[in-house]
Amino acid sequence: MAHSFTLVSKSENTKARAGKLELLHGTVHTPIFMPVGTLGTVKALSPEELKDAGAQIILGNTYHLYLRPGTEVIDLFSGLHRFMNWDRPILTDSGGFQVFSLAKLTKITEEGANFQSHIDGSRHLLTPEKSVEVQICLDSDILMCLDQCIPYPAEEKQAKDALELTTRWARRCKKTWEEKTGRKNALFGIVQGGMYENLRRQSAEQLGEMDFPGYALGGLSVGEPKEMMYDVAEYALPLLPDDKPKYIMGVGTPEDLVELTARGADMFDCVMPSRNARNAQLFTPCGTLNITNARFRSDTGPVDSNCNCYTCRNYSRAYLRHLYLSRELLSYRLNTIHNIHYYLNLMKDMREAICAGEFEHFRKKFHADLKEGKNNEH
RNA sequence: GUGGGUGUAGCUCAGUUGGCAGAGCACCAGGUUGUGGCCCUGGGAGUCGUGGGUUCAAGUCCCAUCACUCACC
Repeated sequence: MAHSFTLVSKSENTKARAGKLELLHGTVHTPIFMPVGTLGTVKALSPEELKDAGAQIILGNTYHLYLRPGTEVIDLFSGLHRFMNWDRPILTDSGGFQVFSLAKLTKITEEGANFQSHIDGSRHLLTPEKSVEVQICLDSDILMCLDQCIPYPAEEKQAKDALELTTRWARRCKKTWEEKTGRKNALFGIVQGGMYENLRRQSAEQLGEMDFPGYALGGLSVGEPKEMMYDVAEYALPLLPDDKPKYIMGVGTPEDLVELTARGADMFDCVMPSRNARNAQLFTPCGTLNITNARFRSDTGPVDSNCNCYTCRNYSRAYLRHLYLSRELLSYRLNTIHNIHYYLNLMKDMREAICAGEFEHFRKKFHADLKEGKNNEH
């Protein structure tokens, strides 16, 4: 098999774990954060800059790439890797969440998701088979099953119906994946069930029987309170097989990454570091800072004096503020380099702490630094 | 020189029969969780060109004046 997951180390008093995920295009050391490259690019960054920031694997989107440029174009390059010049692993989202969050006039049926494109209004039917076929065309290292994501709050009946449909769709995804790839690429199942423990259990059991190479928790970070998200992760992550990678989709803040790693999550993705970089918010161990703040006007120091990213090694807060206020393109690039570096470095620190048996200490220090930073307001 | 137009927030401009001074942008401060380089929330900010007059009350009506601008001499 072209993919495997090996546990390397486990934290003693938390559920945090470090692992090694072998994939078609290389090895990923977990816990890991995957920068989001929706349209075949992590916005503002070249693949070289991504690698410099420490990216081991990135995320692409079936929904977006299917609509534009379309599979005919990707086929010319035998997949997304060569199209975008990225030779490390890629995970692709199935399109389920995008149909939920972006498309208009969506109609979910047993067959699939009938939706209207957010680009040109054209209608499309995304079936589980179609989603997997597109992801095979992209030659993703990790394919995700098509799932139905529901809003928060949702009635139990709605959550139950959605998870059961997600299970039936997962069977169809698995069948297509086995027939068309011979299990060469990895396919992950997605646990749904809203904020209901019994439903999460039902979903995890049904998907667990299908023996996927990995599992994800979907339907989180859709507007629920933070504590609720932690609670769901707390009871749902142990429901997933421990010998498989566990991925929490669409999460989160640096604090979320630490807290969810402590609860046993191995993989994350989130638009936050890249989108917020383009919106002037920069991450540091002492909390976020808004580079537009007037107090940085004459600040000759770097964003974070302990950060060794390209941006912090070469540019001042005053310059980054100026670039942002001037709407200069370099602003997006330098800010994104820093935020992605910060996120990936945080994951690396956690990994090393787990392997050194010091994760609890790391976690305490992380929260203390954050609290102190907020008190000092940088 | 003659006739007309315009002067209100940093900018562009609304402002009703005279009744608490407004908007957009900009600026300032928050937010942003499987991405539309967006979007959302809040805030500070004005001697209404200037000086008189009428009126209980004037950005608004009257007189004078200044600046800018257009047309014609």
